[in-house]
Amino acid sequence: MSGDTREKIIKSAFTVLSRQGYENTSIKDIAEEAGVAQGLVHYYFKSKQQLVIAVLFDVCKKMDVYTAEGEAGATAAFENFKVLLRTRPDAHTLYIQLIGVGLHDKEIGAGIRENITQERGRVESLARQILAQREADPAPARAIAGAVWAGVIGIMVQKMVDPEFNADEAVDALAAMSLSAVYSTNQGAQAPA
Amino acid sequence: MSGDTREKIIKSAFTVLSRQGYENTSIKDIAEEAGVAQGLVHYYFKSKQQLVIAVLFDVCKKMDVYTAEGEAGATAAFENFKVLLRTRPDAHTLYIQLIGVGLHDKEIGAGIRENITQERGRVESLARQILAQREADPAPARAIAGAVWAGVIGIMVQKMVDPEFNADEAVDALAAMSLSAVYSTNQGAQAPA
DNA sequence: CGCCTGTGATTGAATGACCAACCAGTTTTG
DNA sequence: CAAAACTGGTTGGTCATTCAATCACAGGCG
Repeated sequence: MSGDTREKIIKSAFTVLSRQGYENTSIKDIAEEAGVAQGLVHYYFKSKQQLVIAVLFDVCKKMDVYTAEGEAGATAAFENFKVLLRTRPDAHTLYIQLIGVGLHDKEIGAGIRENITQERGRVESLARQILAQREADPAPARAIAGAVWAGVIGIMVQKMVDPEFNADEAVDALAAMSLSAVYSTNQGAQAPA
Repeated sequence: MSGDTREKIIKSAFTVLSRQGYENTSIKDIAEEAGVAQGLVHYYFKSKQQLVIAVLFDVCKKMDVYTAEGEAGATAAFENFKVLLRTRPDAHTLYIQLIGVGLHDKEIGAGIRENITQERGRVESLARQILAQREADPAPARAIAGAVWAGVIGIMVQKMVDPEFNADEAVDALAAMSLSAVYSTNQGAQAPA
């Protein structure tokens, strides 16, 4: 029954963390939510950070968005993202919070950095496919991925900070900007100083 | 000498908060950095949150980016942003962190929400000017502003999380996407459900 | 079959540290 | 001399982590 308990602690940690926030969540809270003794949490996780990282990986699974390849895949991903924004605010809330915490916590920061790099990589390969479909120069794929993934993070942030924010239209605008423009003239791309 | 001390506490709070992070910063740390007694901090600020909000407003001043109007203003703003990313990582680090904290702290959340709404408003009015210059439909200005400001936040996040991230090319891509495309075909903008 | 024993799971209390907020009192200033 | 600025110790609480002690349950052995 070992793996079971471990899993239960992770789930409970997710529940409590996304409800109360990182700095208002104690190991005791998590143990109570899971219905186990406080000490057991440290039996499975060396430290609070280790537990939070396990939760982070769990959260990332909940936010996968890629279901197809090429231009259709991109369109689908944007649509999936719109759905996630409506259905998983708890996961997004926690994710944004851990970004902040990770800026000053080495372990959590490494987890976040890995995740962001990986996600941007997926966007980049999607961008590369689209540019190939259109027989365009694939060079700007990396930069586009940086901007598009930035848009995704930023829309997430705005939606979580302000529920009134019209995320759907922002996602549509981001999709249109990234899909229709594709950099007709090759402006930009010079690095000053 | 009152306003002077108050200012000094805010500056010191900024220094310590951006260095150590919100949950690793105590009033005592801030008082020490400012060279005043612990109690004085609470003399000027009712609570830790009130102090942090004062710091937040101070930080926002450091990140103003708008120097001109219309299309030239937008280009300039993107360039200014690139410079800020290089010169004020401390302010950005703190800002991102407070976004996370604000998700579960009413007072700080209200400050962040106000700031984001206001910034997006400025982007929107810039977008509206550009669409007018091009004699295009001004309707999508709000959605574009949401996506562009999202890009700004997201690039900030990626740069702070990972110093290796090429922010310049991402900003250039975002600028190109938002300035050159401007939504030729009117796809998107339908709200499902 | 009943007993024993070793191991991993689990408990809850103890530890040592820290913190925000408060306040009684002192110094400075106008 | 009063009000404002300032001090630093106290309070009541919380926290992550540790640990000695139990529990459940396995298989081995008589």
